[in-house]
Formats: sequence, structure tokens, C-alpha cells
Amino acid sequence: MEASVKREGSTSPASDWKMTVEALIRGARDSATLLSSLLQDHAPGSPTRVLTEEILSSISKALLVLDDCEKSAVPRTSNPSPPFSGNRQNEVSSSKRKIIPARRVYKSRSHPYSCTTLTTKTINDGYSWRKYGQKAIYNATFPRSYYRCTHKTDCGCRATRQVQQSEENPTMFVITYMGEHTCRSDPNKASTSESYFLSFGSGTTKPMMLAPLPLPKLDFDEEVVSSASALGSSLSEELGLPEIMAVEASEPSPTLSLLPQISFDFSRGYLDMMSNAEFINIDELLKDDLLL
DNA sequence: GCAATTTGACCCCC
DNA sequence: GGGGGTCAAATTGC
Repeated sequence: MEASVKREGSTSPASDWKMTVEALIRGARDSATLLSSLLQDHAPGSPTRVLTEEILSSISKALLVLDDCEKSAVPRTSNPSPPFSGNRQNEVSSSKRKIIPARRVYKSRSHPYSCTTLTTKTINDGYSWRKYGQKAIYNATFPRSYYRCTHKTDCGCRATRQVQQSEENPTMFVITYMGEHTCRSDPNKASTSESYFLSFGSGTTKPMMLAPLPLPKLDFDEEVVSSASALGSSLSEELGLPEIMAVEASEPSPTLSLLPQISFDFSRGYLDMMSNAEFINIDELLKDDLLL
């Protein structure tokens, strides 16, 4: 299904992304907070419906923007040129670099998916990371740091993450995860969340798709406000009125934060919602109230 | 001494 | 051509 709403005017990809993140943050955070409080005394009725619709609306708006961004980025794919074109000078020197290797192996930047998280500090996600770079970003106040999994060398794990201080709120950090962990993660940390996944897939979406992810396992002592992702998804076909599924993903944890937490992984097509308010049976909620 | 971080250069892609 | 992601030598910390 094609998205029926077009963005107004023409904006830059950076602007699109900013709009998206802002929409996700506002919609998801506010709605989740309200929803969480309401669910403590849950009685089937309109409030849950309104809130759920609000969440969906926010997500849909963000997705529309992401969809356009994704479309504009599509043509870059198919034919990667060889990693080295071969005509550069190899003898370049500087005060720090005296010898430049004959050639460098440069890997593709493409990743099967990504996940962006806004958090009050850099999160302990259960994986060990090694910093491999830092860059000043054009029109950005704060530099961006680049990390890769420490198991890259021994396990060939290709997961990376980028950390950058938020422009709007310097106390927050925007953390972007890219690539899947192919190394073994800490099983203790990997299973400490109470999670539900709302899938924006079709009715034929299999439960397998809703399993807890290779996404970062967040440290719930921290306030993770939102996250979003927008790569490699065919979700644009389903933006009209997403069908919702919900599934309980793991055992409850006593270490959850007091705030409801929502994360999105659009490339895999689901919304991850966490709360310590009580077990939220979203599945029944939705069955009673609306979409199912 | 080893491992992690820093930092300038290299390279890809728009 | 330039922004941004990655590499890898140099530096720093334990």
C-alpha cells in the first residue's frame, strides 16, 4: 500500500531525519507515558483506543517521512565498485603518518538495519564496544564517536554504533546501532527486559519476526526515551493502516526504570514497548478495543 | 607490555 | 568536491 500523504515542500535528508526523530520522540514518549498510567487501572474502553491511535498516528507520520527518505536513498544500492580504485598516491606523508600502506581494504557501509536510541547517557547494552573513530560533523555542535564490537577481530562481528550528543538537548545522547551482532552476547543482560513487540507487519507476520532482536539490550536503569530505525524495510507498503500484533517477549525484570520505554525497529517491522507499571497485555487490549 | 583511545588520512558515495 | 565512515599508527592508561 502506498503512503497517501506527501511531505510539504522539499527538505534535506537531514531535516527529514530530524523531523522523524522528533515525531517519534514526542508521539511515543507522551503517548506511552499516558498509556502506561492508564493501564494500571485498565478497563476496556475508549481511552486506550485513543492512546493507541495516537501512538499509531505518531509512528505513521514518522514513517511517512522515513519512507520518503528511504526512497530517495534507494538508487545507491546495487553495484558497489571495487574497494579500491587504484589511482591514488601511496606516498602521502604527514607529521603523523610516515608510511601509507599500498592499499586499504575498505568495507561497505551498508547495513541490514539500524536502530537509533536517544538516551540520557551512553547506555550499557550488554555488548562490549571499542572506539575506532571520532568525527566532527558538519553543522553539528558535537562530534560523533564511532564504536565497533570488540569481537570484530575474533568473531567477525560487524556490529557498530555511533554516539553523538543531542543538538537540542546536550544532556542526551543519540546512539545509532548498525549491523547485527554475530558474536555471542551476554545472556544475562540479553534477557533482562520485560518486553512486548507491536508488529507493523501484515496479518501473515510470523511470531519469529517478533522475537527479541539482535538489537541492543538496553540497561533499564537509564531513561531511554525513544528509538527509531528506517533502513531496509518494505514497510512503506503497509503504511496506510498498520495491523498490530503483540507478543510477550521475555520475563519481567525488577530493574526496569520507572518510565515507560518504547523503541522502534522499522527495518524489522515492530515497536518494542516496555513498562514496569505491570504486565501490559497489549494483545488483549487491542483485541478488546480496536484493531484485531 | 598490552589494550584501549586518539586522531589524521583514506575512501565511499551523494 | 565534500561530508561522513573507517583505517591504522601514535598515544595514553592500566
